[in-house]
Amino acid sequence: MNTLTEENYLKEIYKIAEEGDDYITTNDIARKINTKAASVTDMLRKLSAKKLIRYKKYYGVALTDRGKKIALSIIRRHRLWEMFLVKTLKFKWDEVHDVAEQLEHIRSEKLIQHMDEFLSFPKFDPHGDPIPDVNGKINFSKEKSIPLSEAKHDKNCEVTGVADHSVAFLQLLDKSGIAPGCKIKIKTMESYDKSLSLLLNGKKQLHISNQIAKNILVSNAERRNK
Amino acid sequence: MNTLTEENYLKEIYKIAEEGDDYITTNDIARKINTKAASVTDMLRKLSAKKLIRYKKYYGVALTDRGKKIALSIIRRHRLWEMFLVKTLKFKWDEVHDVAEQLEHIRSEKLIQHMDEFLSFPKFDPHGDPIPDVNGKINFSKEKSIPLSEAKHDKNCEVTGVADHSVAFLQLLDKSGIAPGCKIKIKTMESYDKSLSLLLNGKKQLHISNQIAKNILVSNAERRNK
DNA sequence: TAAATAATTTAGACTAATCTAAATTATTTA
DNA sequence: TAAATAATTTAGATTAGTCTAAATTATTTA
Repeated sequence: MNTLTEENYLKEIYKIAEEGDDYITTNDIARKINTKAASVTDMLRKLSAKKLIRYKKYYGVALTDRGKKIALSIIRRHRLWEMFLVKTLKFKWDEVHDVAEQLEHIRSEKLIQHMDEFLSFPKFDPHGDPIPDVNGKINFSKEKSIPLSEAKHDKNCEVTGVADHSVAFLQLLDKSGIAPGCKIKIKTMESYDKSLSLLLNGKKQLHISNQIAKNILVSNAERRNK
Repeated sequence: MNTLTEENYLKEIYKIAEEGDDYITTNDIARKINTKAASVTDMLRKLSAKKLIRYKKYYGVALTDRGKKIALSIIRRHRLWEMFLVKTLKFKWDEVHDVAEQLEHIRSEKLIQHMDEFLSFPKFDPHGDPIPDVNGKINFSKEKSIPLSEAKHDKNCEVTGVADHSVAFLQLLDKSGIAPGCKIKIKTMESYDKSLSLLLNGKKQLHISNQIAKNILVSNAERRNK
């Protein structure tokens, strides 16, 4: 059985690894966990002793299969709770993170199983991120999604998720009416700043900056030629 | 802000006080929290410094108003979660305690507010215990309930709750089909061991020991003459 | 490639919560 | 009411997680 803190470390290590880095540094983790490098080192030695990570001093860290499985089960719990908060308790998608961060550590297999069933086995959370199954497998990924900033013009595409999960960004999208499931068609692009004029769900006119477009992920969209 | 452990102490002190003891001893608490008396003493000094309890060495302990308010908010959270687990996630009433024990410490006003609303503001939890309102007030108590063992014969009464919350007892009731809301009529009492023959919901014949009857609480029942 | 800088680890300390064993206080009982 | 017993508190230690400051290792740059 792992402590709440150990669970958080495993989860964050997984998430950093997911961003592409093949070896993960002490400082990366310290930044994510919001703690000091020295504390991270201590925890890495502990997780290593438990064989949940492979750790080489001064070099870096990677999850073992056991560690990865635990990380995925925490992410599963987190994303199911987010889904519950948004769908059942009518939270807005920018309000769920901190609560889900607490709820993900509740220990009860049955709770998560029943929750999954109650929510009709959702495949994605409110931000469009895939929910791992009971075995920790991610069956539907955002792989085929691309940033809206790179999508072809004059062709409808569907919002599948976001690349930035910050409250500020989510609130902005919420205000504009953009959420996973929405249909977007790019009308024009201002070549000077790469900002986009859009049609949202076939009716609403919108203009968004390139920075925003880069953080909206869409599918059913061909990549525009460079 | 109080730690999870502090919350548990406050909650247990409240529950012991509720059982009628006007002053609460270190050993009472140690038994409830499942810890050693020395640890309790440490915590009492801490809670006293925070003015959440009144504590006199070698004498005993009582909650202050602030302490009581916190205890009641934890009990509110616990009972709302139990309700959610039973009503929404289809847990049996003997399965909810341990999970609710964890969930009660999740910090989010909004979560509890929305949960309360989602459950249509229940007044009682699945065991028939009253759920304190947002202000920590208990509006409907089990005051008028009496043990089934003391109820008048040949007169329908309604199960309002239980006096024993142990898993064993709840499972036994579940097996017999007894739950809050059931109608019970006492047919006969075996004078030798005070066991009772009952009619459950007007149809099912049952025979239960005095020990069981003492732990089933019922209302709309006159007390039998001694 | 050697010096400067950055990243990481170690050493030692702190807090919260717990424990055991010893000391103290309260209560019971003979 | 004095001795015996029970309850409680104190003293001192332990564990998990964290921290700062110093030492060590890696990387960059001149």
